[in-house]
Amino acid sequence: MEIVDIGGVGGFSMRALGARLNIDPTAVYRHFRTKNELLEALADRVVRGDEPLPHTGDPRADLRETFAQLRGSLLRHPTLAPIVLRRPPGGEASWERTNHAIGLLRQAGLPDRQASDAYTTLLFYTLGHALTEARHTAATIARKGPDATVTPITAIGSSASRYPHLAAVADHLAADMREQFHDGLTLILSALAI
Amino acid sequence: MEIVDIGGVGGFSMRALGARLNIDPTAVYRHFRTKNELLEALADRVVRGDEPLPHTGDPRADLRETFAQLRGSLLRHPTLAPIVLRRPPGGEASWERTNHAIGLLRQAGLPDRQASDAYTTLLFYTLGHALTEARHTAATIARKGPDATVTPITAIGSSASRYPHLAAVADHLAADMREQFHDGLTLILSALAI
DNA sequence: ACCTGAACACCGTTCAAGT
DNA sequence: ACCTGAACACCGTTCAAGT
Repeated sequence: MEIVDIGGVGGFSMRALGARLNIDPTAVYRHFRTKNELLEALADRVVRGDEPLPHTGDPRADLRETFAQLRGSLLRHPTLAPIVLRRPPGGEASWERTNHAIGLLRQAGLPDRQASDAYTTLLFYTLGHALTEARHTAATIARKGPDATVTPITAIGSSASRYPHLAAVADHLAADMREQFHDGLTLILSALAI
Repeated sequence: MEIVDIGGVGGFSMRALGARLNIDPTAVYRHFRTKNELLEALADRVVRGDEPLPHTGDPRADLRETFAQLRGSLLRHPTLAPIVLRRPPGGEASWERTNHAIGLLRQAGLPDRQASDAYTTLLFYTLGHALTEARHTAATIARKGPDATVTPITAIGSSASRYPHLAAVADHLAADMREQFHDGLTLILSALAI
C-alpha cells in the first residue's frame, strides 16, 4: 500500500515490492497467485476503510456517512480507485458495506426492489464522483509530488464561444467537490423520500 | 479500436498495433507521443459515439437520450471504459456532450449552480453505472470470447446468514441493468423536478 | 514451508540511420 | 516527412534448486 500511495499503481511492480521487503520479487508468488490478485486485496482494504460502519439508528444519517466514508477512503488512495471499480463484486469488505447499506434502505421503509435500485444508484454515484476527484488528485500528485496541495479543478480552458453553456457554469463546475458530493447525495436521498 | 475491442486494453500494445498495420511498431511515435495519448484519443471517440446529439426540443427526453447514448457507447467498448474515466477532462467530444447537456438543464429552467451540480450528478451516475456493467461484460468476453452472450450479473454467492439484507434483495440486484439504469435516471430527474 | 536466481517472453520508448 | 531496426531499461511469471 505504501508503494502504491507514494508512486501510484504505475510505480508498483513485483520487483519494487521485493526491494521494499528485502526479498526476491518472485517470493511474493508464494502468497498471491498474480499481481492482479494482490492489487485486488489492496482494493478491498480501500473499500473497508479505517472507520467502523455507522450505526446511529438514523438511516438517513447512516447512509450519508457510509457513502462519505467510501468516498474518503477512495480519495486517500487515489491511484487505487480505478482498481476498486475494475474488480468484480465479491470482496469481503465490499459485501459488508453493501449489506449494511441495503439494510439501512430497508429500515427506511423501501421495498426490496426499490432498495436494490436505490443502493445501485447511490453506489454508482459515489464511485463515479470519488473516482473523478481521485483522478484529479492523482494527476496533481504525479505532477508535483505526494505533498503538493491539491488545487480545485481548474476552470474550463476552452473557448467560450464554442461551448457557451459550459462557459456559463464553469465557475460552479470548478467549485468544491466535497460540497458537490454532499449536495448530490441530498438530491438522491430526497428523491427516495428518505 | 479493433485490437482493443477484440483483445481488451491488455491485448493492445505498440507491437500489436504495428503488426496489425504491417508497420514497424516504433513508427507510431511519429503520430502519437505516447501509448497513453493514443488510448485517450480512442476514449474520446467512445464519448462521442456514433449517433448525433439529440435535439427534439424536449429537455427531459434529450437528457435521457444523451446519457443513454453515452452508456451505450461505453458498453460497446467495454474495456475502454476505465480509460474514459481515467483521462482528464478536456477531450473534444466530451466537451461537446457536456456543453449540450448543461444547455438542456438550463433550458429546463435550472439556475447555473443547480445545472452544474445536476450535470455532475447525472454524469457520474452514468459513468459509474456503465462502467460496472462494462466491467462485467469485459469479464465475460475475457472468459468466453468476443461472441459470448453476456449473462446477467450472477446472484450473490455468499452465505445468506452473514449478509441477510443482501440476500433479501439479491434477485433485484441481479436484474436487468438497462432497466435499472433508466429507473435511476428517472429518480434523479424527478428530484430535479425536470 | 518458504526463499532464491536464472530464464522466458514480453513491454514502452529512444535514437541513429535510412528512403 | 515518414519508416526501420537495433537497443535500453524495464515488465509478470515459471521453475528448478536450495534451506
